[in-house]
Amino acid sequence: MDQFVSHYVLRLDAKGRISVPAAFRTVLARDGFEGVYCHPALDRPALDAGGNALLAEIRALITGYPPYSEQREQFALSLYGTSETLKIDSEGRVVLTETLKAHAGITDAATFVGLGHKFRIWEPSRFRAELAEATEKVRAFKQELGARMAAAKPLGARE
Amino acid sequence: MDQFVSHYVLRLDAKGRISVPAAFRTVLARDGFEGVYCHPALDRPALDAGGNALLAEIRALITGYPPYSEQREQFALSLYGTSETLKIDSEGRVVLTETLKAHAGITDAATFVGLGHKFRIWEPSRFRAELAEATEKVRAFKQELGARMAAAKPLGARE
DNA sequence: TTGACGACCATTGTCACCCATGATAGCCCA
DNA sequence: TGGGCTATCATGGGTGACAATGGTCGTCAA
Repeated sequence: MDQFVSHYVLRLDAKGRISVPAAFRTVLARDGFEGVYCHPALDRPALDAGGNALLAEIRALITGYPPYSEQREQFALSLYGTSETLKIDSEGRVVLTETLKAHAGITDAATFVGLGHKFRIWEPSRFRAELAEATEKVRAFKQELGARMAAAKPLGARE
Repeated sequence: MDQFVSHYVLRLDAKGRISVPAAFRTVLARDGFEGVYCHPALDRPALDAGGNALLAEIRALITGYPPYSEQREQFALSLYGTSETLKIDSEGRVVLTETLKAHAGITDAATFVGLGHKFRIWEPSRFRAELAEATEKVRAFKQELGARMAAAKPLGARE
C-alpha cells in the first residue's frame, strides 16, 4: 500500500512522544521521506502530515506563483513557515511541538487519519465530531447526487 | 531536507551574536554556501537570507531586465548594494550588522522563518503579526478557490 | 589604549538514541 | 481446530550527544 488509509488513535507518553501508526510508517518509508513533514491545517484545528508527496504538493502550489509575488510569499510563510520536519525515533515515534499541539488541541492522545497522499492528526474527540459532520454532509450530498443522476439517466443506466 | 522550513526564535547575546538554527545550517551546508547571504527585504521590515539558491534567484531577477535599464540598476543597487555575507563562527552564530538590525527592528531576539529556498529574519513580535495576517489571507484565498472550483465542476465531477 | 572581532572554552537543557516490557495478532504445528 | 510460539507494535524509561548560549583571551586596527 502506498497510500495513507484508515485511522488510529494513539497516546502520548510522559515525554510527549507518540507512535506513528505502523501502516503509515511503511507508506512514509516507501515514499522515501526521512521523518514526518507536518504543518497546521489551514482551516481546521488539525495537523496535515506526510512525506515527499505532501511536500511536492506544497512546492507545486507555491512555485505556481511568480517569485516575489504577494501570494507566493503568503503561501510560503503560512505553509513552510509553520511546518516542522519531525524526526522518527527507532521505535517509530515523533514529538509534536507545542505549537502543533496547541493548534490541534492535542494533549494526551491523537487520532491519525489517512487521506491518501497525506494524513491528518486530530484531537480524538474533535475528530469524532468532524467525522460525524462529514458523514452527515456526504449522506445528504449522496441523496442529491442520486436524484440528479436519476434525472439525467433514468432507467438505472450504468455509467 | 534541502529546504528551509519551520521557524525558530533565537536570542542575541551581549556581543550581538545569534545562532543560526541548526536545521538551517545543514541546508546551507548542503547548498554549498559558506556563510549566510543576507539583505533587507524589499518591502518588509525583515531580512532575506540564504545561500546559493537565494543568490541565483536574485541574479535571475536582475538579469531579467536589459543591461543599463533603469529597473536593472535600481534592483542591483537595492539588492546587491545592501547585501552582506555574514560569517558563521564555529558554534554556528552570525553577527548582524547595525544596518540590518535597524531595518528589521531587531534588538535582543529574532525569528528565523523558512520559506523554502530562502529564509527570513524578523523581530519576533513583528513576525507574529505578519504570520497572522498571511494566514488570514491564505485562508480567505483558499475558500475563494474552493468556491470557484465547485462552481466550475459541480456534481463532484472527477478531475 | 580602546574597541571590534575572531578563535576557543564552558555550561545547561533538551532530545535523539538505546534498551526494556506488555500486549496483540498472526502463524505453525500437532 | 485448538494451543502455543513468535514477530511486531505500542509504550516506558535512561543516557549521551549536541544545540543554544555565555564567557575569556588574543589580535588587529583606528
